[in-house]
Amino acid sequence: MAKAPTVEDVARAAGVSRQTVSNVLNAPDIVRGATRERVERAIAELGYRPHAAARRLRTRRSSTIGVRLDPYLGGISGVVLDRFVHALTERASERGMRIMLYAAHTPAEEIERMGDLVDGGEIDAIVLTGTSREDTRTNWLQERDVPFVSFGRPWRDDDTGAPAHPWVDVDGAAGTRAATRHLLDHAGSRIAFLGWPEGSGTGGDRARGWGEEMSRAGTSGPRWYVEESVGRAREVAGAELAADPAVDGVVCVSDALAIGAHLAATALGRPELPVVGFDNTPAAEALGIASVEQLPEQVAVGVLDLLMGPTGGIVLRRSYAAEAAYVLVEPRLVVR
Amino acid sequence: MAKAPTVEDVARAAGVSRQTVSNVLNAPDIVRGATRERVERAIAELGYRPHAAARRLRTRRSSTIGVRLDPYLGGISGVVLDRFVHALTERASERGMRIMLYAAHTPAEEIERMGDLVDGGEIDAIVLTGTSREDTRTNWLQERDVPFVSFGRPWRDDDTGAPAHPWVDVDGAAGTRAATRHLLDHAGSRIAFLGWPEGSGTGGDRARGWGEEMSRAGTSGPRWYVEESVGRAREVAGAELAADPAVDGVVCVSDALAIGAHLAATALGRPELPVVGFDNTPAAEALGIASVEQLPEQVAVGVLDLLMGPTGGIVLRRSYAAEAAYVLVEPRLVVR
DNA sequence: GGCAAAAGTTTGAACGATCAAATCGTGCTA
DNA sequence: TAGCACGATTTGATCGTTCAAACTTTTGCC
Repeated sequence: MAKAPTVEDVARAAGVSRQTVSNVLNAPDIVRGATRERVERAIAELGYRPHAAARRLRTRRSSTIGVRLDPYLGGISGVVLDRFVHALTERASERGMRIMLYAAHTPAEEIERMGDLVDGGEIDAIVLTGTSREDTRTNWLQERDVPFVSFGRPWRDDDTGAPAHPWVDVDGAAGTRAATRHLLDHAGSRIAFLGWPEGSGTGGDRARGWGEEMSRAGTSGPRWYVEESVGRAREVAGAELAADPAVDGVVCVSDALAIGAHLAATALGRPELPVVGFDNTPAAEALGIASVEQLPEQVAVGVLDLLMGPTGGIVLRRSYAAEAAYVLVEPRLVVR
Repeated sequence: MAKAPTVEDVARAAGVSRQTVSNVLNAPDIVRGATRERVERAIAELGYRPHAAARRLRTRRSSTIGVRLDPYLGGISGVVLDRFVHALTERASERGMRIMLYAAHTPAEEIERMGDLVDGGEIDAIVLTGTSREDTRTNWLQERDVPFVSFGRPWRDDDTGAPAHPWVDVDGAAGTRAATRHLLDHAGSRIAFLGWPEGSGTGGDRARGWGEEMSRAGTSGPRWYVEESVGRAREVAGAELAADPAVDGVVCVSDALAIGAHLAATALGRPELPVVGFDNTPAAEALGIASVEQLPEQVAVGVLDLLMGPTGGIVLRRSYAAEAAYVLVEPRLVVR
């Protein structure tokens, strides 16, 4: 295989200088039409492609975004993150950006890795996932002035009025509101909520949506608690449903719990009890259980908009303190 | 934020030359102990990290592996690929390698993308997924002498004796053999196989395992065909089970079909009919359906071994024609 | 036609690392 | 003690691109 051509080779072939070739690539509008065509022909003929490393070295930009991939823990909900990464890869590609993955098992290790990647010039920006209220990572990123957006709100006091940093998230409350309304319309007035134990921001948000919609309808229903597990959900929902047979439907904080509730209802001879899950995982789809779809596609678009501006092709370095923004994606109820 | 230190800064601080610092990083054994310690101290104090782009430019190596992420199509089986990417990211990280994702919708577009990434020096090697018998990508990669390994065998005439290129795959036949044996031991002698229509290499491989184990046991069972869909599997399995109630268990080519079969059996009043799926997806786990686990972790290890040698830290450029190798991972039956 | 301003193009330097070759020491042998 | 070999370290060149500034050509206007 012959050595790859450089700008110099292209320049010689087109009878122009290095810089003009570079301009054709990076600022076509400042090159005269005739010249540009000549250069473009030479590029095509030689099959020239710019060498990314040289460009990065000079411009100090990598056009690459880092994303941490959590260790796979099994279970149902990892799917949303995977779909998000898929979507992000596609959307980033359309904007001339690349996605680099990294792995870490602890926040400290993640900070170490981010440091390597950022200082090494491998990535321009980071997409954080799984943010929590006290997140050492966000502080570190802000201190270092590294552009980043999180999938998941900061969970501080006023995330929408004065966000601690740019974020994108799915409006969990809106999702459960829609789910609750659907059940109120089609199933009956006594709708239960099967949620996680207190303490999770996401879980609280989703519970709130159910509560709001129930109050608005002037009715009420029981709220049950269980940790994220199909088996445990089946036990708890089974016991509660047996004790409270008047329940007309169940809104669940996740598909795993929804599956547990569905199995419990089936075992109690009520296979048609309406149950709505959250995340629209393949498992819920397979069982024909309705679910709230997170629309990871739109989350990905939101992330890139915040990082690069609505149309931009490069990562913007903005002052976080000054103007942090957010995108709240409205989820969609998938009825089955 | 102060400018990042370079080798020059470290050299000055340690009272040595650029190259010595470089040697401490890349060939510590040729530097005298005392010198090395002095340099290491300076590196730590300054918080120096090598600039990847400069290194890449000079060494023409990126220590990065490209992986295509298929557009997310929903359904159940995409999970295996995601788990593989997770595992690959972690294992690669341990060997000082990074993973870069790219997106493409057609083979032609994928070749275009691979060209960009390889010629641009972004990646040293590629991991292909979803190989087929006539794969334009593998030919292109071999012509260009780009190191690559596929997850999925080449499906040529003699994949194990004379592989067309390095590959890693899961031994589907071994998986269904184990599943079949398990059902023969615990359920009865009439075990059905619910598989895809003819034509798929993977599907054929898995069907073979069932067939072999049935012959070995001197028994036989019906083979049913249906495309990859929970709903369709439910219909087909339901009809067949009703027509042939003597069936003692069903081995399925995928979890989606297994779920369909399980639902059909339940609807026929036989919820305990043993069914085994393939891929061990969260959906099967949630329903308590046994499944053959692909062990994507081991596939990832196999891929890296083939690319870099069992312990190596850099991608090996070998002659494919001369010595192509393969790794066949033995899957594991997860009983539930 | 002349001249200033604007547009287009070229040249030298720099990004930060490693390679290749030269240099410097040190210990050993004759 | 001169000579030599070998290990440790330094020096100069280079990877391919873009930036900044200098230079050349075209345009616009009187």
